Amino acid sequence: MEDLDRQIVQLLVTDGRMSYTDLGKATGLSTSAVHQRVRRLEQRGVIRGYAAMVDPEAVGLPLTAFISVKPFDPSAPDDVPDRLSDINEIEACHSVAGEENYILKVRVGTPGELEHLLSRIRTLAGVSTRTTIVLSTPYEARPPLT
Amino acid sequence: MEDLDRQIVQLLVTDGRMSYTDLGKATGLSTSAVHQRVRRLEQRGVIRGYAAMVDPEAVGLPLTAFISVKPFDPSAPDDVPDRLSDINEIEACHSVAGEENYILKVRVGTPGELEHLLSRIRTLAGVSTRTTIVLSTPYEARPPLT
DNA sequence: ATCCGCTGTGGAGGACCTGGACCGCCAAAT
DNA sequence: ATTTGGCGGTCCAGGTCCTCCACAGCGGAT
Repeated sequence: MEDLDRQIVQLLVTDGRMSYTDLGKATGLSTSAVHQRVRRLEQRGVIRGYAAMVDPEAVGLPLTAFISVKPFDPSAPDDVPDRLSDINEIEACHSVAGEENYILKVRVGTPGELEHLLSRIRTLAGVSTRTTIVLSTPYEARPPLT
Repeated sequence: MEDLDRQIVQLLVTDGRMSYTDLGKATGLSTSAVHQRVRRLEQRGVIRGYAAMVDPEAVGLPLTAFISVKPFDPSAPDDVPDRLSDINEIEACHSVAGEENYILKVRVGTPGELEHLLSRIRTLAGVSTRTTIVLSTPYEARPPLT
């Protein structure tokens, strides 16, 4: 029962364009049954959406970095994510425990763009930054095999 | 020309299940033309695949962490990614510049699982670890608006 | 000028989607 | 024990979409 949903999610994480017919064959259900299960998974928020996975280098973003962020004034209200949400170079923003408050994952084309991005982040959010350059990415975005 | 490809990629990153017919309408091309452009993007490696985006909490992985990794013996051959590639809890592995050699992004269900995962990583790869717990994730996996 | 490769169009058959009608099961209430 | 209702499934049909193929326009090279 719940196992069927996990199976469907697993299949769609691996191939987000699989047809409902094929999902049905793979799970032993009819097309319609799979379809409504997927719809329920979507509106329950288990499946948030579908996306093509793109090679960042191929679209002109060969430089990846992690930026750890710490507010200048720890007593100020903390709205860093809001302040930075318009910056498209930021792929992810995690609030973390530890020395710094947030870890950002960013993608840019050149070191110059990174420099400019850092200054934008510092002034926009009122934070100091610590940047870790990614040299290569052996693997990334692997499916969470449940 | 190249602009068309960027447009198609953008659309598919936002909605990985969009039909070729709709892609055609959005780009002003015929279905067939879009189709073969997408095929070329796929086999050129620009589009690596398609995936459903899943809420990690909804599939029983509410705990995310970054693990920075540094080999005990810096002179030993460095095959950390290979040694760790079988561990499904590791979602991503980045080689980085700086104090540590790699940053891993992991997802587990409970602190106990994280503890166990850390010891597995240490013994399997011969590394010391520094773990940063993610408290919350304001956003993640945003499309790289090119 | 002709050829040739590339890219796009149009069409047709088949696969796929999508909604509705219907059925079986289980549980709770009568 | 029977009824009732909700849930989750199958089956079916119409319309849409995919997918391949033949062909057209268009540069560039011979």
